Amino acid sequence: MSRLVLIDGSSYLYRAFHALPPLSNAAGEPTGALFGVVNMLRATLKEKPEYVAFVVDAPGKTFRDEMYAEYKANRPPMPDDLRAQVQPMCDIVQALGIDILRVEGVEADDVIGTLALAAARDGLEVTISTGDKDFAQLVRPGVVLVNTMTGSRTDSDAAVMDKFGVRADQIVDYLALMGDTVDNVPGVEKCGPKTAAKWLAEYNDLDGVIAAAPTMKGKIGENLRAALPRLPLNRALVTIRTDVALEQGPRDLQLREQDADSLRALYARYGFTQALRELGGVAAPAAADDAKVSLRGTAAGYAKAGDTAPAAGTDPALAAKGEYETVLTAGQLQAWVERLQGAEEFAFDTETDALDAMRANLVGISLAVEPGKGAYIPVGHDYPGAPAQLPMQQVLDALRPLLEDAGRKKLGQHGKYDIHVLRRHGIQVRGYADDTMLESFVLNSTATRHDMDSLAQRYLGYTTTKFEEVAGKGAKQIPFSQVGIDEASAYAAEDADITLRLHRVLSAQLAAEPSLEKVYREIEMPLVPVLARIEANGVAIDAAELKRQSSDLSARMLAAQQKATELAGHTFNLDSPKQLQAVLFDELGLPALVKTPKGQPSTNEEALEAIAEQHELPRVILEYRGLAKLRSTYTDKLPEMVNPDTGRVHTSYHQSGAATGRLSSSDPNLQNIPIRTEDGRRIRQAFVAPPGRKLMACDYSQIELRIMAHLSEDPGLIRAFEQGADVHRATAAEVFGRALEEVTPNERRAAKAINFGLMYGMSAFGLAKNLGIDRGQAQDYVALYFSRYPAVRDFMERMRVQAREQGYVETLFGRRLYLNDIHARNQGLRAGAERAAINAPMQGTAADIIKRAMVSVDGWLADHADRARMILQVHDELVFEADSAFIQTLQAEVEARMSAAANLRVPLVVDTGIGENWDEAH
DNA sequence: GTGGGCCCGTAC
DNA sequence: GACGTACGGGCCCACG
Repeated sequence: MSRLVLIDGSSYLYRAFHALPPLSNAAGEPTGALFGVVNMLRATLKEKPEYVAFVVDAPGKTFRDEMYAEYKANRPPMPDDLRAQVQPMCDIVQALGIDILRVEGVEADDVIGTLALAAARDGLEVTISTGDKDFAQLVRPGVVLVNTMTGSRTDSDAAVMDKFGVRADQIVDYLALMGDTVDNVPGVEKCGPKTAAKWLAEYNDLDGVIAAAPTMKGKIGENLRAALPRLPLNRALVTIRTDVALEQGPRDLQLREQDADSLRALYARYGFTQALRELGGVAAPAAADDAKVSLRGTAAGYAKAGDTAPAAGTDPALAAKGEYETVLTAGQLQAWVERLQGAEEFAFDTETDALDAMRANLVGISLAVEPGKGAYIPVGHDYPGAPAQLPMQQVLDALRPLLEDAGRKKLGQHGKYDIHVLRRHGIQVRGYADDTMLESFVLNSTATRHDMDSLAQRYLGYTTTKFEEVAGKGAKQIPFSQVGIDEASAYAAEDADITLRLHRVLSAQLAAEPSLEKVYREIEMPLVPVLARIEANGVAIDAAELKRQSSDLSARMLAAQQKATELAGHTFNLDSPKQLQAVLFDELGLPALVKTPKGQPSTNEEALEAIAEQHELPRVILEYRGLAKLRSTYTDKLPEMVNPDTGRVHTSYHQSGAATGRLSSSDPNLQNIPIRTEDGRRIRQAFVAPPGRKLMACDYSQIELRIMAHLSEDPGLIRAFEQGADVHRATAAEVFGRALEEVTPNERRAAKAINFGLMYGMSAFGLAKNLGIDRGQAQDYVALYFSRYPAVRDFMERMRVQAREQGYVETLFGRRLYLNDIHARNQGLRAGAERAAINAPMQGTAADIIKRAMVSVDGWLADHADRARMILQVHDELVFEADSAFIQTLQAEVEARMSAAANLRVPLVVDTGIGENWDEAH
């Protein structure tokens, strides 16, 4: 379907002017607002709409001024620095091939409204691009709202409801009630978004609210009655007209070819280097992006924008169905080997009979060297009537020289899995050069999914064949080895083909962002084989000991359960928060002091602690909970996870697991093994070194706090680290004005809570809760802290501002975290995004550093593989298993490499422990 | 039966 | 509403 984008030029210009710093070009001409608008336009055009209009206000009075003399009366004249940017803006819009509309007697809003509805009637998809919430009144099927500067999108009644708490058809009444100070339209005094939404929910529309006014209670009722006479006028003023007589219809607004020469001159004049670079030296600039990814090599073939691309901004050829070959004969295999030999880089993928890479058996291999073509080589399909396949060994032997050659570049999607499978079938993959999952992750870690199906949809507009479609799901699922070869081939060859196509698109996007490409190339890709080795190494556990612990825990749980039954007067399920809530708060009448996010009375630890003085039961529940958690999550589970082939536990590390760049771990998660309580530490004791070996745990001391010192450059905090071992004590001494040795335990505890809390963007409220002090005192602590470490406060504010202006924050190494909610209307979401903006540079930089250290250490370990192995990573800690006689050498080398993984303004200290088990090694 | 939301709790 | 990033277990309800 063709698309029309209506751009609210005036609104963007004003918003960019106020949101961005007062930039200027070399000649001193102001460019800040222009820069924002140009970025917005470039983003809009990347979506390749067929029709576009840039609508601005015409000078002079409009019909609204006739209706209401005071309309916009208190609006200051346009600042000179902004006025100076209007003409350049129009020049750039023209050069981009976009029509500019300016209609006298009405506002830009009315022109947009009229065109939007006309276009929707005409069967076009309409996108209104604006920063103005008033347009929400136009949202309906076929008409969506986007704010390209913030990335927000309002595309349905549900989305309007979500943002404003009213339906799209109630927006006019909603605005009429609230009024608009900027336009000098007074609404009902003290009636903001909340009240307006509440009334409309109750009385449906403005007429309903007006009818209910006489009986409305309180001050707000008086205010409403006072405002009654002007509400109909308000409604008229905020209603966007959709019946303006226009010279052009929607279909007259076709996007024209852009004038590259003019654009280049304009971009150069105003210093827009990124935009200029995108134009490049290519004759047809609009296709510059495409040229890099084009299958047809059409560098000069400027495809008209709005071509029938199935997804926004993609090359149609990249979304077409491919042609796939099933390799069943030696001749076919040989032909493919030759094809791979001639390729600069090829994509490969394995099919197996299980998800667990450490157990799965190879069923087939797929390959691709050019987009749209692919092969599947089945080697393990086994079902009645299955065709004869090439012997697995013959296939592996034929491919081995290619897969093991470090000089021959390979590409995959989540290739770590395939590396495991192939290793377990006798092939050591080398030269694994690119991974589309990691490309996607580095480009935008906030996108939660980086699986191939999602990427294909997102970047190619291509709908892949799903695993479930060929193998079924749930109880009806069959192993891939029993899937018919023809079906399997269509599915599997597509995987390799799509991986290749995705790489064309993603690598081009990375190339446009050098700092991200560096993160991808220098941190993430080198880490892949390292993680594969750590996972393959696995860790030895004492399963018998864990089973003993399970029995012990069970006995204690039973005792707690009996006690609980006695105290409650009847049996109930202690594992059920719902039943527990009924017992505590309904039957026993204890106060429900804490609520869950959904408003239910909470039974979490904090809530139970709060009522533990009043009744015995809460303590018993807490005891039970602690035991149950340890048993179900750890002592019962871990023995089940021992791999029968290796006798060890092999976790999976997810490289695209956490948006900040941290790894995550699952199946089992070995990054949350207990450490704080005695019972918990017993579990760590079951992570053991085999006879003759020892475990060594090396962790970065206070790495995130050190990074905060580095990034903020705060002299006081830097000094605290230089002073020595205990930074919390040093902080307490500084904040409370004591000598180091005079710091009391309470002062140290407070300093520690502040240090940690700050890194998470915690408020005085949170600190008060944490320390059990009142809010005023917590506020005093924070103020005192910031007075001693002012650069820390500046750093945090800088991160908030950067997040708001750029939409993302960065780590020391250039990794980016986009904050999608940084401009959310919902205050809670927005505040959360601000906290994440503060935390991400520290957490993410720590992640970058330990990843670099892992690659470095792994490089050294390659020559000592029989004496020492890396076996675990827990965010700031690396765990090794080594021959007892080798431990000292290992310790010196690992500590040196970990410390050298970054060069900060404070020392990067590593603490090491050694023992027979993981607990002892701490 | 299964999938998913919710609540809770473990780690850094 | 109020502290960032994860994973996972049990409950419980909707759904097929």
